[in-house]
Amino acid sequence: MSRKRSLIRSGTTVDQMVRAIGDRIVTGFLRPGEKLDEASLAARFDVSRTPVREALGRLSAMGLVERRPNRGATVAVVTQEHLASMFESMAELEAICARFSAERMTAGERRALEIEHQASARLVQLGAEEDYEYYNTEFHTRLYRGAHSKHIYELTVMTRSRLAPFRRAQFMLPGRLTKSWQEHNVIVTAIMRGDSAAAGHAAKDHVSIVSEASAVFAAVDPMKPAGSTGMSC
Amino acid sequence: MSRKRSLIRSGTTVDQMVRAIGDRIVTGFLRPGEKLDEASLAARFDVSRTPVREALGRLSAMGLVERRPNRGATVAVVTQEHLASMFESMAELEAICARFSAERMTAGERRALEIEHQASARLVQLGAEEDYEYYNTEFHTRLYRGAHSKHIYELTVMTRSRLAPFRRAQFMLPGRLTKSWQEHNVIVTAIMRGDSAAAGHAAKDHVSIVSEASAVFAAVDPMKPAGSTGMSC
DNA sequence: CGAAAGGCAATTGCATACACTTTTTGCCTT
DNA sequence: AAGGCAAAAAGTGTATGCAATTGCCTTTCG
Repeated sequence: MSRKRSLIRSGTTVDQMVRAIGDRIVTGFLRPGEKLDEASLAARFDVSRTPVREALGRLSAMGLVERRPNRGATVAVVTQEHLASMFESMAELEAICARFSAERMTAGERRALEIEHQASARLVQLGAEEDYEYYNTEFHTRLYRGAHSKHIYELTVMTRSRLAPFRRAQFMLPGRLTKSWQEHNVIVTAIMRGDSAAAGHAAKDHVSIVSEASAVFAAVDPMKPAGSTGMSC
Repeated sequence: MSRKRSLIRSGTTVDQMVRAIGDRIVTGFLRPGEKLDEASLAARFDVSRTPVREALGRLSAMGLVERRPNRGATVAVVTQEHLASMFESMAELEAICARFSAERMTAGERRALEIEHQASARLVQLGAEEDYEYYNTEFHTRLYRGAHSKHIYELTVMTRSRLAPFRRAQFMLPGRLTKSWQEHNVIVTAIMRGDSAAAGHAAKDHVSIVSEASAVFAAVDPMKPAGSTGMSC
């Protein structure tokens, strides 16, 4: 077998497979319910079945694929109900993080949060959706970290990654950027004055709104085909 | 290689390995930080390295073992800090479940919860710790299910399983059985009258108390050797 | 003509062999 | 004697082959 791997460099082979397959699921290139044949995937990426199997195992633990013994793996099918459940959980988790952040963030963390938040106002004015989405992720990550609770952090990040495929659409709604910033502003203000209850409620509402936005989008188009994102492949 | 497996029947080979290794970690037979050599484990259970590797992967996802690329797997070391973080998360998660249960449980679920809870009073009187622990698990599971949110359920069960090794000790404290029942009683009462806020607070307090009890125990003896449970081996 | 049983192809699960990385050990130099 | 380098040993990562299970298709019997 060829010794040199093609273009998907970095990390162990399994890591590459996890990223490669995971990306294709998250971007919708592989559709929910689609069968994931080990041999085909192995051939597709020019590796043996072993790393593919391990990658499928990890993706299964991440909730992106479903696996049944002796019956192979399929891209996880997320029902509207389960999706709602995940967003609901996300809202609760973010609320917890916001509460804890309001109570526990160091002076430095508060300052960094505030500064980045204020800086992001420019992105809203410019309507720079791409950049704002990046900032948005950073903002939430700061919240998760600020809770100073490793396990809460893990649970939250895990849930967020599972929701990733369904959140991309949120900023396509008109005016969402501005509203998002305003909602963030409420959260930041509450955290800065150490009002954990207010921070919690604000964070919960924020996610709930995102949830509704995504639900609207999902209702129209349960899982868009793909290619639209111009993924490498 | 021998075709017949020794006495650890049921499920695929990987499942058996997960159970076998996981049990040894949870019971303390394998100590935190201990190296888990793939070849040795494979030899020990008379299987090849392949299922052992997959089992280690799953246990890693469960948080019971830690894995570093090219450096093998070790039994996860849980710091006092991380442990506190997990209990804290558990308290929050149980609070959410209790709140949702108060709002969403069907009449049937409420009845079943109440009946089982009342029945368990006998176990307290008898001081039947083993049986009470079983009931206790059932009680909490009912709470998790009653929330009618699949994802919350998953997060909660996952967290509980990670805490399993540290909870066994809680009922060794004198009078803990009675107090536990009384705390459950507060939760049940709140749920029965649909008072979600009260149910949430009661559940949170309940876990916090368990946390403290375990912390006391853990402080004295971070991780007891083993054998004491007489695990099959 | 339909249904059930048996066989065949396809795919997963496990075992083993090989390659690459890390760690240890022993020898040589300073 | 101590430190460093190199080679071997140990252990993980990947590839490949074989066994076992599943699902489908065919065949046969009611």
